[in-house]
Amino acid sequence: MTSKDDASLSRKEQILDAAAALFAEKGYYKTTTAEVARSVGVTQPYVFHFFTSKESLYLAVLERAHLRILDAFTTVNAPPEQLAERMGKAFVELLLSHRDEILLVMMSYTTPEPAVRARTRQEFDIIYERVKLRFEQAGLPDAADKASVFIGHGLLIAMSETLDLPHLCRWRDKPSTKF
Amino acid sequence: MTSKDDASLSRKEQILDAAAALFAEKGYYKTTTAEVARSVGVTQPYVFHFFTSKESLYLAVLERAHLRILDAFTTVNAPPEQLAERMGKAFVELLLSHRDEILLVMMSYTTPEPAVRARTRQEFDIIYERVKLRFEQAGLPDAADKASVFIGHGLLIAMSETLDLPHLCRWRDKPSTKF
DNA sequence: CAATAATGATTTATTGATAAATAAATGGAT
DNA sequence: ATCCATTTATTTATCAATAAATCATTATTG
Repeated sequence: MTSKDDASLSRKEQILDAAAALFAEKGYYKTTTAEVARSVGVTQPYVFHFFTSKESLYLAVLERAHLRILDAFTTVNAPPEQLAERMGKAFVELLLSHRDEILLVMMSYTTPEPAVRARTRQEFDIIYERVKLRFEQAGLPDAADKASVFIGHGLLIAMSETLDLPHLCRWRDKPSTKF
Repeated sequence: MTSKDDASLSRKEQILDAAAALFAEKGYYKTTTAEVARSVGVTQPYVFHFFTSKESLYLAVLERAHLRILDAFTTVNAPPEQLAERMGKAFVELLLSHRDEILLVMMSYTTPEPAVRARTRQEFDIIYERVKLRFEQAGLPDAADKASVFIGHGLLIAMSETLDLPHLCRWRDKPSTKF
């Protein structure tokens, strides 16, 4: 059930999965289309049968991850005083279930490829607005500020995971009071 | 006074400055040593007269920026209830005076080059510990948590600057209540 | 039912570009 | 004539991307 090269997945999905893992680990420039192909067990040119370019492959991975995050935040339902905490928990759960994709999203803002920047910009804007809206609708004061802090915390988690500096933030021990 | 290709600077310093600007704008992989050279007005191989590799050039830039940040946080002096705010202000001032370097540091955690990761890891650890220590010495409760939030906010600022999404955090308007 | 055509999946082979790094040469100032 | 700054010329490697060939499977016809 650990979703490893499942034969039930379409080639395209397998490629997306492998790409997510590699891009998250090594970043856009250091992962080659050949590696993605090898990781799936196909040849490099075959990747281009499904995606017109390396960039479009990356964007496809990003899109999937973005939708997952947005969905998680939208789905959460909780009373106002627990909302932020529950949304934080949803984020952490996503981090545990789809680590690669989440870290990829949180790191994408540093990828200077214009198309990637543009998409990341747009997606973070959407996520921020969604978080803010939820806080507003719950009647929380300073919703915009709370949304900012929320995302800042997400970035911190991503950094501490990426650099393996767990003591920078301890969401692992007490998953309650955070966020 | 805007420190542009000052002839009074040594070639090595000029190269460091140009590299900082380019690395911050285009990231490690997309900036070439040839561009750095051209930006200074020398030839590409000459860069290797000062730095043994592209990587060591990047690390040198990173080191300089790291020291600047650390120094800024160490220098700030304020009563406990204003400490975080003043340190935040110091960070923002640094962002205004040395934008390239600061953004570079805040983005470096996503550069998968092993040596860069290791250094970034080490430097963020040092910065975090310094911030935490200052909060502790000021007698502030939950110093570790406050240090985390502080750095999270720094990351958010870097992202909102990089993606040009100013409304994600408004440190530009009211520089007081933040941090 | 066998032979064959057509279709889709996938591979082999190749190209063209870019960039880091090295080595050797030049030129001017002591 | 030597030393430092700097350049020209070249090497080597890596990748994304394309084109053409092959293999397998299903559908079609005689």
